[in-house]
Amino acid sequence: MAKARAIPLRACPVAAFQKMISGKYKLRIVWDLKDGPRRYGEIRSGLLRGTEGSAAITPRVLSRELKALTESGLIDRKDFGEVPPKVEYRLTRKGKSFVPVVAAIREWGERHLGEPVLAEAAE
Amino acid sequence: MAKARAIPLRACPVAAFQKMISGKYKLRIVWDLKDGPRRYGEIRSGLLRGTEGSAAITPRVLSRELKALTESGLIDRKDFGEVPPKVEYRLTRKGKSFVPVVAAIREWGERHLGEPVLAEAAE
DNA sequence: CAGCATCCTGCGTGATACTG
DNA sequence: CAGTATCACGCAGGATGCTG
Repeated sequence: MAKARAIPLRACPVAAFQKMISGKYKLRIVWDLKDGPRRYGEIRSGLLRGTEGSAAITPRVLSRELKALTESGLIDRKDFGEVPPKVEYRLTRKGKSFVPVVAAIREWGERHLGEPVLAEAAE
Repeated sequence: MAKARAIPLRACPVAAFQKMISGKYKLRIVWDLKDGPRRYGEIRSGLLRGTEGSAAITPRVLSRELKALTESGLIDRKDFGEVPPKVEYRLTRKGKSFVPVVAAIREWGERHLGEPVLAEAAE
């Protein structure tokens, strides 16, 4: 009964976090959605920013990421239900509350990643 | 050169972040080290918190994580150089600057993850 | 347009055994 | 004590083709 491989989330919030944002695109999707709802194709296009050398994300992968994010409760899927298909994804309340965290990550990343590592062996 | 699969970090700080903390233990190691230097075995023991059901992290994996963190510039390895072996790991300046980010992650995680019942009434 | 089905591959992770 | 060496495996993630 959920003890073999289940890690207590309360004891390990970072593990739960890592699991939630596992995958190459989830964080970027959330960040992309912070400006408002986006359609499937728009998200896909947005994921190409800064990755000109690489191929586009495959539908299989994107679909899975979106589904996982939905099941995590970070985003919400809105199917307009008719042809041609139109589906929008938007941040949920939970997802919006997560944006500042991503912002903190981005801010730190911009400040500390991509610049020379100045070794300091203090003391 | 270095453009084939290299994703511009500046264009994608979250990607760089994810790469940096990829792996199940890196975030927890950093968090563990925030209280001060720790020895290899101590880190290993500390990783067992909340994972009683699972086996301990294998030396191979821990070694790899520590090496990666070192090469990322987040932690520093201090080898006392004599027998019996004694090695301490500590956060670098960069690593320390990263702690608040992990704190933000933890805080968010504690608030939004692992609380199936009575969501935000317990604040 | 927004997916799903199938196949395939690399890598992260674990188990086990050995060493300085 | 603090690792390294070897083997094995599951799974994320890419390629390709098809559908409602």
